[in-house]
Amino acid sequence: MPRKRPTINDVAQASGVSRGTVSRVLNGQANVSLAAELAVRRAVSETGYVVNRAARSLKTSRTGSIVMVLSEPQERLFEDPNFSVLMRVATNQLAERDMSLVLMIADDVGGRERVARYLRGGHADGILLISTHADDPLLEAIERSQVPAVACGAVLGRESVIPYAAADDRGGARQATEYLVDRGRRRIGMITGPLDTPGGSLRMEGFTSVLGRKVTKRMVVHGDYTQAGGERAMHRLLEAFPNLDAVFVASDLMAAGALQALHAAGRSVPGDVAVAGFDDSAIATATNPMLTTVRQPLDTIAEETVRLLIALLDEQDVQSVVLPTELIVRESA
Amino acid sequence: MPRKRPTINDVAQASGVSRGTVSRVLNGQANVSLAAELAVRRAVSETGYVVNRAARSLKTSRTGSIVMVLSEPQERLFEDPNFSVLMRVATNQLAERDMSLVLMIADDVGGRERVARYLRGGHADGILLISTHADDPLLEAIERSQVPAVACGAVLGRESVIPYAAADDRGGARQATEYLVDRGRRRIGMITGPLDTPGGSLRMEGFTSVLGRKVTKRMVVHGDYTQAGGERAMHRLLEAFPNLDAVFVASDLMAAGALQALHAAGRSVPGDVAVAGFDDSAIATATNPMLTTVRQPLDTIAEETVRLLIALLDEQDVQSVVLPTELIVRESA
DNA sequence: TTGAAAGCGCTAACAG
DNA sequence: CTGTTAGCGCTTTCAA
Repeated sequence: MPRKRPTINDVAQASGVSRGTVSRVLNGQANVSLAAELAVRRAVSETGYVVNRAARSLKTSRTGSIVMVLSEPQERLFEDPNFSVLMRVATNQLAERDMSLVLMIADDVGGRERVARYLRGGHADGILLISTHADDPLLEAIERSQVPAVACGAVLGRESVIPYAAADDRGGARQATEYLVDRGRRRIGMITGPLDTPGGSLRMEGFTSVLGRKVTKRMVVHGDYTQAGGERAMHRLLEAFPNLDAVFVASDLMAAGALQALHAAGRSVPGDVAVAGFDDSAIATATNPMLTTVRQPLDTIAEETVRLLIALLDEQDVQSVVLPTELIVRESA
Repeated sequence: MPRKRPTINDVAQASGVSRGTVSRVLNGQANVSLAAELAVRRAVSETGYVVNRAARSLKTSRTGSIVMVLSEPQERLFEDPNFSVLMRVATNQLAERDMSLVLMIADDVGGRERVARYLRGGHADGILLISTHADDPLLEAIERSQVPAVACGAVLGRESVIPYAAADDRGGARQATEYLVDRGRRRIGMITGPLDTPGGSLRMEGFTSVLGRKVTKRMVVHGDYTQAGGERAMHRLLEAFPNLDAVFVASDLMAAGALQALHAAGRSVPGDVAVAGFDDSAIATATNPMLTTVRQPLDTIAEETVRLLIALLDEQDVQSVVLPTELIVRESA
């Protein structure tokens, strides 16, 4: 017969002090005698006491949970290497503070409405945003909710209001582009991501900053971070810019699609066309040839993101961080 | 100045009824006059009232949250197509019942301990397990916690105690193997998953059930569901069984690794060796050649899993479900 | 340093 | 059908 869950009263009784003292021990407050503290700790482990969060939350009006809001459509999310890393890091770091991670998907009106209600209901102490687009309607609800938010990857246009940790997208793109140039490529095209994401616009900026005024409209096409989109984009690029000898693709997944398109068009890689990707995700070693790509320090990004949020919850001042990338040379360029 | 969040009292006042009646309306109970109900609904939207879950939870001792426990190591989880689908479906379905999804990672001692504490603390109304291994120490903690649990994919050895929804792994493996046989392949090897997972043992059973006593030890090697593992396994298989003309691989990711190994060994696919995968995950179309593979109805599996859990929470009787797979023929076999 | 006591906002049992 | 009421388990004054 499973006994009823012990409450703080049981602990108080077992340790011979009052509820108040137990609470003080539990919350690590100073004004407690060593004897009392020891007695309480013993009683806690004897009784198997675990704090009732609902009761605590009712009293403190803090919930002990953080929402991670996913506003990407499904396909992208799934392929997003940021995602799983961030999730793991966040879960672990938050657990250390006895907080938990609630997941919400907000890629349609209903989802956004739910998130807004959730925040309005005060059900979360903080918000973790991941690859959020510049014009996401959710951002307004988030601001209105007054709940502290941080982002993994900058939220374009809100860089100053939503602290973030991110890779140096511009620098990484520059690395890849310079590498292509150094290898003697002269007619370099690019497939970008959606321009309302940092990976979309900043990686394009990095690309054009290297090539300067040599970049023309026909050399750049826009993709959507999906593999099929990358394939289509590559076809378009080949049409607009048939004699290209290299392409920088803003994500590995799109690069995999581009590889297929090149293959279908009878171009050899890297012989005819060199291909460089971005992310260094799992797929980069699954393609043939394997992708030369730009690695982001995902672990660090994730850790920093969570660190920012925790600092924010503690009402400390926070500063966004941008982390360096690394070019990983494989076979495709 | 953001006003304090309205409580049920504010709604009661605004609608001219008592707290009790408001609560009844909110919880959809029958004994309420139409007039009262209307007044309450109006007051709710006027005041912007959102229920305080902590208070409700304190009273009802239900928490309104479900934990999704991930016990896979990182790499696998990330590549697991089940995962994102299940997450999305779960989030949506649960949101309809005003419940939320809490994520916990339990792939080491610390993680398991946290999950156990969380459950002991009564912080969750239900548990969603995903690709849990047979001997996972967490299972004991889960059973002890008495919290209703369901699994996405059977938990070997607990099929009768933890309801699940899953693809027909055995049948799918049979489909793939029969297809290879039908294409005239005679020397067929297999790379399995870990045998303490249903995808590991059942897919192997399907394979051997087709080939019967023709299967020998040297034709089967065991992988770990990673790409690198698939590559290693293929090398071992080529060593043990050099004249094979086909291989059935228990996951697409491992199949991608196998493709690399075959390529390195100078075997053409499907010319020298036909390759069939399992999952029909994103990577199946990213390889060259693209993978012939077995598709699992992930959406349905996820939906069914969540449906089972909800039924369990409602104290209905539940029955595990096994869903049919489909062979997707592409280029590799 | 500690105990006593007042609620946090809600639901459900009871009385009407 | 509806109002009243008694807590759920906890934190946090306030006194001592």
